[in-house]
This record gives sequence, C-alpha cells and structure tokens, in this order.
Amino acid sequence: MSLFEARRPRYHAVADALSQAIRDGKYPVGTLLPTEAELCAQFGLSRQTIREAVRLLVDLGLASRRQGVGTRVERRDVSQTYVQRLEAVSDIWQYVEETSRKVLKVADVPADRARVPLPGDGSRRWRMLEGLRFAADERRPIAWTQVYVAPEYAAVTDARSRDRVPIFSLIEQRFGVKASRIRQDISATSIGSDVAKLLRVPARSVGLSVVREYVSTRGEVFEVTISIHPADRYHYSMQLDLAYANESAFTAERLTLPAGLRGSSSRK
Amino acid sequence: MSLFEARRPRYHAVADALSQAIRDGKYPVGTLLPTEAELCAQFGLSRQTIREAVRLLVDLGLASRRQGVGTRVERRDVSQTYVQRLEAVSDIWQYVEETSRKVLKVADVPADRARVPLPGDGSRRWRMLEGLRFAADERRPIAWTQVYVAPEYAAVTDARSRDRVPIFSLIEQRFGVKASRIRQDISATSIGSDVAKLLRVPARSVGLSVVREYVSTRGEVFEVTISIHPADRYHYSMQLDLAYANESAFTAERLTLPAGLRGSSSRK
DNA sequence: TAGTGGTCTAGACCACTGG
DNA sequence: CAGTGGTCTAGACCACTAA
Repeated sequence: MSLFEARRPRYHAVADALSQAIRDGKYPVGTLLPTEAELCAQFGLSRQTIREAVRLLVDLGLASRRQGVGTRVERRDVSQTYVQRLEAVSDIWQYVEETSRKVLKVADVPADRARVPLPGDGSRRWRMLEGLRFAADERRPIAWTQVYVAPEYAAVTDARSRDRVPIFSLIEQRFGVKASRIRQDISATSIGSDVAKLLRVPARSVGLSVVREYVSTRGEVFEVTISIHPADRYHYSMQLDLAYANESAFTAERLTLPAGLRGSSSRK
Repeated sequence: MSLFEARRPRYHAVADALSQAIRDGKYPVGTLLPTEAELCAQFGLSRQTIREAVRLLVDLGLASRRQGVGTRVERRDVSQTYVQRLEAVSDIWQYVEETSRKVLKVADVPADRARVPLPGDGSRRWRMLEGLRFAADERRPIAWTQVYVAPEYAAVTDARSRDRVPIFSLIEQRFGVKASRIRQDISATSIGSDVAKLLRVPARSVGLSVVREYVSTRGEVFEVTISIHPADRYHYSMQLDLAYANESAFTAERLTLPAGLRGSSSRK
C-alpha cells in the first residue's frame, strides 16, 4: 500500500511490532498474546499474514502456540547460544578413520572395579576393550584407551569391523540404540607407569584424559570410554559458533532484531 | 477426503513423499524439484499446502528455495549433528560470576612475545592482564590466567566492573564487536615454577591448559585468553546433544523420518 | 459448547531470475 | 519477457482445550 515500506513483507513488520511489545513488557512472559483474530483486526491484515508473523516469533523461541489455548509468550529476548557442532558423519568418524586401533585386552569387568565410574553395582559386568590408538603416519601411539560396553550390547565387540568404526555406532546399527547425548569430561592427569610403558613415555609424565559417556534416548548410559593421551601428542580443539537458540540462522536473518542482538549468523 | 489419513495434515504426506523421492534418487542433489504449480497439479492440492510441505523440507535442510529459479535439492538425507550449547547468558557468565578474579599485572605486550600465539607481528602491542581466579568458597586459586586484548579495544580493561563481567562481553558492549566464534584448545601441561608458585602447587606438577580465541563477526581475533588449572582443581565437562542440522528440533518431529533417523530430539 | 489455533482452498499480485 | 517463488486475501472447516 504505502510507497515506503515497499520491500518489507508485512508479516515482518508485525513480528517486529510484537517482539518489540514483548521486550517492552506489554506482553509479559507467561501470558497470552492477543488471539489471531484480534491481531488481524488490530493490524488490518489477513489471518495468514498474522500467522506468518507469529511463526517468526515461534521460530525465535519468543512464543509458542497451543491449539485451543492461544499463543504464549515464552521469553522476552532472543536467547543466543554458542554451539559446537560435531557432524556425526564427519568429525567423529574422521578421528576413527584417520587413526588405527590395536586391541590389547578384552575382559568383563564388574561396574565397581572399572577405571572409570560406571552405572550399576558389582553384579553388572561390562565388556572392556583396552588398546592403543595410532595416528596414521606415526609409530608412537597417540592414546591408550579403554572402552566399556554395557552387558546387553557386549556382543558388538565380536564384530571384525570394530577397528574401523566407532563402537557406539556399531551398537546403533545392531541394536538400534542411538546416542542422543554424549557427556565428555576432560582433565589433566599424571600417566601411571603401566599406561606410560604402553605409550612409551616416562612414568608420571603429563597426559590428557578424556572420559566420554554415551547416553541413549532412554537416558541409559550404554558405553563409557576413557582415553589417555601424552600431552605433546594430542590437543583437544573445538570451535563454538554463535547461534540463536531454537531456530535456524536463516529465519533469524529475516527478522529485525534489537541492536544488541544483531550480527552475522554463522552458518554451516 | 479419505477416512484413514484423518489426523495427518496433507502437507506432511507431501513432505514425506518428496523426501522419500529425494532419498530414492528421483530428485538428485543439485537439481530442481518440480515447480510449486506442478506439485499442486501432481498432488491435487492448493499452493499453500504445497508450500507448507516444501517449507518442511527447507527446514530440514533438504532443499532451498530461490525466487525466480526454483526449489533446489540440497541434500539426500537429513544430516545429524551433535551440538554443545553454551548459553551465552548462563554458562559463560556463571563461571565468571561464581569465581572471583584478582589481577596481578597489566602490561602491553608485543604480539610475538606473548605466551600464546597472537595475530600480528611485534609492532602490535596487546593489552595483557595476568591474574588468578578463585572459586567462591575456596582460598586456593583454581586458575592462573592471562587475557590478551587487541590494541584497539585495550581501553575496556580500565573498566572498574571488569571483575564481574567477561572481558569479551565488555568489548561487545563498548565497541559493538561481537564474538561470533570462539576457538578453544585444551591440552595438558606441566606447570612452570613461576605459575606454580602463584597457584600454590609444586613446580612441574600437572595442569590443564585452556586457550580461547575470540573471533569477531569480521573474522578478526580480538581477544585471546589462556588459563592454567591445577589438575585436581578443575575438569572441563561438556555435553553434546544429538540434533538435526539446520532446523529446530520441533520442526523435525513433525515430519516422518526414515527409520534410521528417528529418535527423541533433545530440546532445551 | 465457545473459542482457540491448525489446516486448506482459490484466487491475486509482486519481485526476482534467466534467457 | 516468461516463469519462478514470495506475499497476501477472504473465506471455510476442523481439532483441541477449557469452562
């Protein structure tokens, strides 16, 4: 209609107005926005346009819709998050594929006698694989590792392909149990003489210890691994990208954000 | 129409059919999907419904739309990713707020003489703050730290509030430079005698070293920090959640995924 | 049952891309 | 210029929620 706002979709303007009103406290968190019908009247726009505007708010995590109830204000500001992305296919696999593993020992270990804390008591025996990991072109090992597999899935350790595929991925293939969460704990440690000998470093030298717990969709820890790396052979590097919680960066770009929140969105 | 597909929106069915066709190779990556008009005819549905279906594909990262061109197939499968989320407001701040900092030294250091690699040559002098960090209830320090600030922003280190707010956040407030990426490198180290004395640990004992580089939207590194923690006083823990790339978990739930990709989506 | 958001239609005009 | 996706309308019916 107007000559000025030419390029700007109206639902952008509506979304801006609504998110501004939310920031201003006109619609406090927890309350309901006006109904879609009311917004149509208020802005003089069709329902579809209003819905598109509300969708932007929902994508940004500012609001949520519930059929039969209304549109609830969820937060006052767009929350920002730094995210580390690990592409399941690329990063984790790459590590495994670029290194080779040598299994030194296989045993069934009671949960309370493992080197790392395991769920359950001594009556649950976890399958343990101990070994070394070598970089492709290096002769010296870059890690000493122990992998603990919950008893139910111990059978996967029989697979012959185990050197080239992460064990948690074997479990996924064979049992359909998926790692929906990975907890990781990184600390510095002094390398004990037994492990030091295998890694060919002096006893009590400095090492990096990484403990990973793989948690299934049902919340069950089904695999735990520990790696000990000589300090000079391994660094743990990661990159955190700024993103917006709860929506794709693309959607965010489409909405005018308050000044403090602007910035290029890092996309993958 | 039919009595059976009652609960299922038609655009879900369309999105399923299309994503299945993509998986089957009927629409290879890089090609264009049929135009919206064609899809309307093909499925006998209105344009809005078709658009809603395509929107699902776009949200999943399977396709992208370009005005005047068409809808391009971007990938064959939904890519999955493990993400670590660091809420800018909660996690990073919490660390700062739950610890206190004591600045021991302030200096301007040429880039090539810093303890960590800095961008630029010896003619660029970075503002360096060296200090200790204490846990709220502990008397012994949990970290020795050095913060290097690029010359352009050195002024922020004059702020009196610097103890309670991360420096990169001060830079953001004052200069509008936002950390769009944080690179982090974690390694084990032997603590040198100078630092050991300050941390009150024996010289050459084991420590965890964390180096962080803050990268601005323009790709410029504007702050670098190094922390050295006694091994027994600090662990770095993180949690990676399985997510779908390029879209909100909520949207993903709305589409029937191929068997291998199903699983609860962890939402925050 | 009344009122909410969820889905869907049939049409229209516009902005952008490529030949 | 023809054809694409982007926006918008005015209407309709449905599914869900709460009183």
